[in-house]
Amino acid sequence: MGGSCNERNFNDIRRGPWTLEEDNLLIHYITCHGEGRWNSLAKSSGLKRTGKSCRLRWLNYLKPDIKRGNLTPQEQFLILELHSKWGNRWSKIACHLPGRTDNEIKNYWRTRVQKQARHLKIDANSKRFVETLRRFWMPRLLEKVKQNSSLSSSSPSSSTYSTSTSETNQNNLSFLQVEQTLMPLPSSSSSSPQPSEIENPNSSSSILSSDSISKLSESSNIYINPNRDIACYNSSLQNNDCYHVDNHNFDMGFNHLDMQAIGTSDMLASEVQVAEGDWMNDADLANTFWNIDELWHFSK
DNA sequence: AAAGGATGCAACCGCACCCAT
DNA sequence: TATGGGTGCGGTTGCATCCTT
Repeated sequence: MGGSCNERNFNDIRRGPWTLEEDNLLIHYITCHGEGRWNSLAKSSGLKRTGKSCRLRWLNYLKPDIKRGNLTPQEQFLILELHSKWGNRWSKIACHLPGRTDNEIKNYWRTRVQKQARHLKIDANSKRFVETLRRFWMPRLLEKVKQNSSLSSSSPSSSTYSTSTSETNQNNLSFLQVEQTLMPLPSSSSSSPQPSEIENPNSSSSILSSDSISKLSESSNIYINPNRDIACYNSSLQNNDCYHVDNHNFDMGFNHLDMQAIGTSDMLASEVQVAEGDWMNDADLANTFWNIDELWHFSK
């Protein structure tokens, strides 16, 4: 046993952070030979890494079309929407966000979205939280998308982060497809979305139909122009909501006026089925979100 | 300024699936 | 059909950085 070839090989395997030399070696090898067959690639390239490690490093970090930087409001909206539809199917969700990896989306969900859930003391997988996102967070994201759309069209030179037109159109297409698609909810009896339930297109429990989204857009003066490049975020804007969008992290928050508008609107009232006696009221939720945002801004 | 805690992200691990043999 | 290698996915961990006190 001790000192066997296998054991020595195991000990030779490097783990942990990749060095620049390793990255260069992997990039060079894949440039010459292409990706795939990761185990043999790992051996042939001279890297003392497992095939899995090489694959992960390439797909999550080194691949040329990986988009760096923080998620845009549009991308965040897509993530929230698709997660409510598919659950923790990160790779499937990543397919709709060009340049973003499943790992990145998963991290976003765990660090940002679940953080909000913790603040609200709501299970992030619960229907209640999904509804909270839909009522308070997603409309806000839509608004941000619209604002950025205006910004990018009016002052494109202010952008330091932009995507190619084709990529942006692809992103917009995906975004609009989601926007135009019914979004079934997980079964109310389950605290965690089950794929068989949430992927059922015939589900009758949708709380936010395309119609309601259009109502939402109308009520928020939101118009999504599919031909407009809206991937443009480095412009800081300060408005009455004490909000800013830049290429740093973007969290949601709501001021009291927003909450009045959202909380008293009946646009979703007929569609959102709220478990009686089991909810914070809208004002509480609103204040909680608002406070989170406040904390966020002041902590910067 | 320093120490401890919190956060975000890259990387690892285990499992499941697919496919060739 | 059984088996083993290759691959992909989701959950988890470790660590660097940031923040708070």
